[in-house]
Amino acid sequence: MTDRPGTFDGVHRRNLSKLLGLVHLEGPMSRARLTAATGLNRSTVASLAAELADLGLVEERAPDPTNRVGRPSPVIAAHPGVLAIAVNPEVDAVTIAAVGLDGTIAVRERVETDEVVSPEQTAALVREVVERWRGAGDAGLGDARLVAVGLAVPGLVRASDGLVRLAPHLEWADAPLRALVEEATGLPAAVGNDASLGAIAEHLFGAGRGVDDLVYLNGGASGIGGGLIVHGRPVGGVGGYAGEFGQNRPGIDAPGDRRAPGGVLEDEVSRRRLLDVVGLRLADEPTLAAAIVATGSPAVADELARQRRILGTALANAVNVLNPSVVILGGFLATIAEQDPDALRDAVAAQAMPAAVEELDLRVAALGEDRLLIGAAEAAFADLLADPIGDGPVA
Amino acid sequence: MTDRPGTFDGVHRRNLSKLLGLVHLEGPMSRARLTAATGLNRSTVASLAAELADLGLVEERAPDPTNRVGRPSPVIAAHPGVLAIAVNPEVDAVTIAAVGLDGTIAVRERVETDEVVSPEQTAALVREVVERWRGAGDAGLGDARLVAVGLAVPGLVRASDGLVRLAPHLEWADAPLRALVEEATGLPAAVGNDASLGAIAEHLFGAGRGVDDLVYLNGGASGIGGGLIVHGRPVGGVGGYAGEFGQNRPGIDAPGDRRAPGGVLEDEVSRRRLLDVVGLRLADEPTLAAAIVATGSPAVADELARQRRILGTALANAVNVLNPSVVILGGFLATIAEQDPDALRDAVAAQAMPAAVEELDLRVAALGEDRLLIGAAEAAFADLLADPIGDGPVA
DNA sequence: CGAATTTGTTGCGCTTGACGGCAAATCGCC
DNA sequence: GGCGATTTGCCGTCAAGCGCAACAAATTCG
Repeated sequence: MTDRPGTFDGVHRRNLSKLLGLVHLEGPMSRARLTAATGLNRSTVASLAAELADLGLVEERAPDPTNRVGRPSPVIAAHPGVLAIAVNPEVDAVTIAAVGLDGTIAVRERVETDEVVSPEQTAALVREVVERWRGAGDAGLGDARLVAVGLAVPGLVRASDGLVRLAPHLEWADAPLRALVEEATGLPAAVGNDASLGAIAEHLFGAGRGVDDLVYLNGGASGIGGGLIVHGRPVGGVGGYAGEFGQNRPGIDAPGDRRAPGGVLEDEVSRRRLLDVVGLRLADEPTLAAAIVATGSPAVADELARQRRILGTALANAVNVLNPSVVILGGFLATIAEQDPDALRDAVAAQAMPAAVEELDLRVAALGEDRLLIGAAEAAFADLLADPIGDGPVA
Repeated sequence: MTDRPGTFDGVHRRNLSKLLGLVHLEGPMSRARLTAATGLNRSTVASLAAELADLGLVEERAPDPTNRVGRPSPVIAAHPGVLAIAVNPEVDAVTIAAVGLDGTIAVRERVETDEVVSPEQTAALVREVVERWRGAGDAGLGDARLVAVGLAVPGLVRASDGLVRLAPHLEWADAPLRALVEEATGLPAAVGNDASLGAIAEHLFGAGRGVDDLVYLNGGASGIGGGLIVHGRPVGGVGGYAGEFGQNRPGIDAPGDRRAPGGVLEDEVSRRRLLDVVGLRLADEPTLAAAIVATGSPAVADELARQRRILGTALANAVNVLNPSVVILGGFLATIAEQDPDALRDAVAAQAMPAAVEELDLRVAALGEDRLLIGAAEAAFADLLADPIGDGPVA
């Protein structure tokens, strides 16, 4: 009496999905709140929740002691034993984590690599780490249920089949990453561009919570990537390559601001140039930000202002075209923004349509390092969330 | 046994909407084809079609004589008597049309104006014309059913309440156009930016049919406007101001290409500059195109090439960010494209990500002058299409 | 003119969610 | 500490809507 869709399209499935999505996004909720949030009937919610519990996707816990009149309502929470494996291969290390459906990171491991890893090595590494975790019962993955693997790759990823078209820093080209990982682990895999997944994470859990139209721009060591959320859904484009703001030709009003003739946005607005001007070779983001604050050098201020101007123009262009309610800046772009938020906003306001700027909120990313892992896990969970029983017990 | 939703969310409504949308977009279809297209059961389609016919939204016609075996299937077509009023106020005239749910334009009238019309005058004019049409029974509007009014305005429009924030050429500012028109006509009204509505029209009936991710750019006398379709849905942004490509700061690689320091895209890529270089004061699009072809002047070729370079960069930027499957150019941008399509494509390819360009199709708008009217009608029909019984016979 | 094919038509059954009455659990007040 | 108020869970019933299958109708082909 659980699965069979019965009716054609699956109202039932959609309702299950809605419920699971709610507890996934909003955290544990009482059944009463779920009833209000979904607009469904009490009895329906009860039956749906029971079904999700049967599927092992949620837990029904004792009611929270809320000081209110009336019979307490049991709390529905995402089952902590439902996990996705999130993977982020980078130049110097591969980070692997197990992320719960409840949004918590159960385990995380950063595997440093001497040389740049290949796609095959990455797949093997994931397999190895996951098997080790599974073996170590006390680590908490003993009886866990692994749903899928999500990979955040710094490069161009074709969403449809998980082919990494080009990841310059990893020196990957046309790597069938999804297939490799699926074969190695036996789990379904999803591959996405790191910045796009970061955008999803910020949208769902970070600075963009509850916002349906946003632009996310992340400044990393290797350049500027981004992601869009439109109508509450991530924008991939046909190939899934959308969001490559870093490759845009920047509009530069003051000719003196140009540093890289014929260059793209990430040649002009660049972490490297900031590091150079403060005199650092390598630094993490807080160090860079601290160094910028510490120095009183006018050269630093000038470079900061120059990059801010160009960034402002790029943001203004995006705002004109997309009219988002929020623009989120991450990485060193957040550092630039935080040095003088008003100046950046003024720069955007001066060049974008006033009407679009009125409703615009310029924010700094709220999630830290975990962003990519959470985004990757989200990609891994996507199928399950969209259809909780879909490919489950297919006899 | 027809209306009552019964169940909560309205599968029924969605199915009705799906059916109506199909015959609206694809034209008359046999019931058998509808069955295949929707995936619903024969009996269900029959019942839904009968319900739509009862609502007066579709007609069930005699089967088409198709030379195939089997019992012929009746043809379902959008009812020709269901009309939307489409309005396009411009500087020198207001165009008003009655557009059928079947996509045909039943009547059209262009009212030339001596001076620029005000929003109030526009509303009054619409009322007057509609009443006249209604009176003239033989003109075909005798027993027609007017669903709503859609207005395509050359300016910034706040979609939520139909407020025209700014329409520089009409000299409108903060005009509550939707309210004015609704009061004057007694019909629900929808207001949209002309380019955005053009994008919708091209998406549904023109060069973008069946394409779910596209960018549309239109070059008019007053500048460059555009619209986006993402995930098959028009992108409005929070305020509905999205698509203002013309206000972007262009990326210009060759310093000599700049004509308007500090200017925006539509200052550099401009119809006026083309007219000037071929030596025309006023001309419609075919005349301009002919004049460009006729002249052998290198100055014309140079200007064309310059605008093409800058346009190419702008398109490349859009392609990088949105990775659309199609970019559609209308107005004088189409003229620029058609003079040398390969050159434009090369310009885009040189500056956009190769992967995104691979799947990119650069097209010229397919719909003519009717584009705005069709788009406006579409906006007017939107509610009806989304929910065919929704606000209909509310007792 | 009959076989084959396709599709409309009709009646039935199933799934699923809504609804309403009743019981349970908590709070507040006396 | 008991009682009313309130909220919510639980269960049985009901209805809406779609799928399904059998039959009938309309057309083509041989």
